[in-house]
Amino acid sequence: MVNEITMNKSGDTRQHVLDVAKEIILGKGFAAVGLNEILSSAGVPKGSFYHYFKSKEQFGDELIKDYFEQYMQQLEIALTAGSSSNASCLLAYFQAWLDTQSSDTTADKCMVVKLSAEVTDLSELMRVTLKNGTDRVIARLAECVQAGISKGEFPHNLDAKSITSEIYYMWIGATLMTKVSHTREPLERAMAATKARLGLA
Amino acid sequence: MVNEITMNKSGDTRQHVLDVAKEIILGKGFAAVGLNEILSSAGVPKGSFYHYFKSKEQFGDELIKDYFEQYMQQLEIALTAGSSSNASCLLAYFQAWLDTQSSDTTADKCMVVKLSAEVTDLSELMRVTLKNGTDRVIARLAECVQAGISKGEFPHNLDAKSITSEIYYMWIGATLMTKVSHTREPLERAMAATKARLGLA
DNA sequence: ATGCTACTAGACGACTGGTCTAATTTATGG
DNA sequence: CCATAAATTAGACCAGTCGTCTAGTAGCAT
Repeated sequence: MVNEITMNKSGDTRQHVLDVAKEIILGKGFAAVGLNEILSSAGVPKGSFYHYFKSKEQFGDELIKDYFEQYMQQLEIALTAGSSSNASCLLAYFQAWLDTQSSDTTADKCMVVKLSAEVTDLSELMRVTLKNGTDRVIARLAECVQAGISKGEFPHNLDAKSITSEIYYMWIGATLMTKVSHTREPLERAMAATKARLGLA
Repeated sequence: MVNEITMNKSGDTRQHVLDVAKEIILGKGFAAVGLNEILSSAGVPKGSFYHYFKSKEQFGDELIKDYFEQYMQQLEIALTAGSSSNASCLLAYFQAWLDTQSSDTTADKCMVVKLSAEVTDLSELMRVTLKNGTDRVIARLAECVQAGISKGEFPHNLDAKSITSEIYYMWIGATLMTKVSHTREPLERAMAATKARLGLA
């Protein structure tokens, strides 16, 4: 059961547990997954868990923090791609979103969509971490939109923060509906609407 | 602990359990709530549960069905309000959404937002029920939008199904973000965007 | 080698989970 | 008013939960 890819020799057990847990929890949720499943799947004894983490809650919190750290890195790369325009960076980002979230592999699923509703009423700690993460994502996207507006890639009368938030909410909702419907349709509608809203239709 | 309001003399224990469970599950989620909590809170012995329901999964399925049944009734009323225009019906509906979902009471929270992500990967039965429900809601809203377009209340170049879906996804996402942020802001943005999209700004 | 810290091992406790069978209560009909 | 059938309940069941705790191992500094 040991995941050999993420298990490196330096014995970074802590990170390994986080990596394995992310996969499982993205599939089944937080409350529905027991420590035993995570740990046996990671090949790590239970005793170690409470050496690295204070509780399941604090562990979940670190899981979310870790997720956003990786996410922000990828986002930064996507929005700074070569000499591309802001518009094409943004469209590529959403196209990647569409592709990953409509595939049926568990990997790279959206943690915001999967955990927000469940965790928000369960743990104040995790809720705030989720809030900080989504705030950062929206802010970074809005930055890109603002740059695009300034360069004339998008209509000049748009308010970057507003339009970005609205679009982000729509994508979150569409992702949820794609999970429910097992169809790409919601995400494809979101894509079309995004282009229209940004004046790229 | 017995809920006296929904507990009627005719001994409709089954419906009573559903009503009590709805409240609790809307707060804590599906997996995180045990039968014990629901049943003791409803004043119904544990042994009775499997007399009325086949399993927890089938019970959850009925819970969702029941929810949409009530929801569609209310929606029908809201969209057929007196001699109001389609536009004002729609805006009133979304205003009510904003109000209920930004309040901090557990009652009348959105089951689609709360359960979709969790339940979709847990039970195929519940997933399909959720899909059918949301399809019905969107279809009914689109009907109202189409009527409004025909009457010239909304821009004539809009596609009813598309615009309705996009707006619905945005509201679902905004509701989730309001849960996470503990702020009305996302829902207020959704409201402003809805008006703009329907040409009511 | 000794001492000290970091980490692993996994049994254990106290409890909760959903499920099921056997018993009891309630209703029905003769 | 009792016999039989149906509706309802009590509680056992065991697998699973999180978290604790005691031992033991490994590695490294002095």
